[in-house]
Amino acid sequence: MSTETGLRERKKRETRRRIERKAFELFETAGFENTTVEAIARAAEISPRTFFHYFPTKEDVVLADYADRLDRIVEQLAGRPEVEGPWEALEASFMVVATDYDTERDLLARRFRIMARSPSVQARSLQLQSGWEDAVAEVLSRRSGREEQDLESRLMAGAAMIAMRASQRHWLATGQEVHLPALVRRCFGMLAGGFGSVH
Amino acid sequence: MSTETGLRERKKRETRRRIERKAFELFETAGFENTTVEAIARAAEISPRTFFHYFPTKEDVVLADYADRLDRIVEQLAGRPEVEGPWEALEASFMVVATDYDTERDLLARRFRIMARSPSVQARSLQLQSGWEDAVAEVLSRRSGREEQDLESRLMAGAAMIAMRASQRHWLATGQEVHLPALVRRCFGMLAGGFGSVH
DNA sequence: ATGCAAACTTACAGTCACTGCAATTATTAG
DNA sequence: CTAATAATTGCAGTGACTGTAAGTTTGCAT
Repeated sequence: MSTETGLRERKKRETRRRIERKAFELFETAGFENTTVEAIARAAEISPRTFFHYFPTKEDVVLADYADRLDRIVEQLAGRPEVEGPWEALEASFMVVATDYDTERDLLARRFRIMARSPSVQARSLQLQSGWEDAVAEVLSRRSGREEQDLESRLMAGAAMIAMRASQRHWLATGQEVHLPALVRRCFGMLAGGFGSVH
Repeated sequence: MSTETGLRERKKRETRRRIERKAFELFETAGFENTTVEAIARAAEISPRTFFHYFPTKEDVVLADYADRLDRIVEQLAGRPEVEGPWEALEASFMVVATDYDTERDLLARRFRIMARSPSVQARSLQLQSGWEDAVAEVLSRRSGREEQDLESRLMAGAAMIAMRASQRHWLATGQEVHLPALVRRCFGMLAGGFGSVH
């Protein structure tokens, strides 16, 4: 099913890739803000109007598959065994997805670099994360048998997101020399232990 | 000095207030997205161009003094005694500012309601929070004698922000019946204790 | 008071992201 | 081959935001 071999599907996938590839190139050379959708369209040999059939906003070209990754974490979480504590389950879900952080390190770094330099992409990324946070809070609440989201589930979901974000920034700031999943694990560890004892 | 009694200053303050007041009314009746800057300008009896001399974006009308509040937290933090642990200092800084959450409860609720219904205001709010998070991480890093931001400072800053956000959302979702500062305190408490023991 | 400088407001023209619509072209299924 | 379906495109429009230059108001020194 992921190998829908129709001509139509294939063309669409190719066009989408072409847009992404060209857009990234332009973003990296000219900067995100200085690259117009028209320029991307020209480079990808489509009309400007068509661009918006593929991506809802210019920002989403950078973040599309980042969003997919977030969705996968939620899926993982929903499938964790009930006996696990919520934080445990959260960490495990994360780590499953974080594993392929390593195989796509370069793409990841490119994305982050573009994001780091353009406020609007950052904003969109935060928005995605926030939606994700909400979804996680929902799953965690259900897990603990509640109808409505409780404070602790919200907090935990947010904390997990922060673990991810702090890791990302640190990873970027230190020149990507460290293993990203290891950073994530350390963050989860600190949050598990709590800040009360830190002096 | 806050009572600059020149005519010029007074007029500016009045205009700014008038924009805010009218804009809020329009946002609440018609919705943020359905309110154009032109309409706000008309209601506030200024030209559309002038609007942008007062607020950089439409979103900032809703969030301007929220940003101020965030700045004050950072100021507080910078002034905390060195003997305090970082998390302690962070909580204390928060609580100082959170105190007047209570006196401005209505304004706060209005702001949150507008925000909750309009993605772009949410996005802008997240952006502000993210900038704030970075500033806090910076102060915390200095505090622990580092030149560059370390992972733990970043994480702690993020966690504090999440404490704030989770509290806000919970407060809104439960109909503002609970004391907001109390929620914040509970969140800080949970993060101090850590999630490791939760089952 | 008066006149000059600085600050504030405004009109105008322009850029750019994004949308709805309707016409055109390409792909598919029968 | 043909009819239905999906993708692409052009076009006209909206709305946020910016630079610029000209007009208006306020502050201040004389």
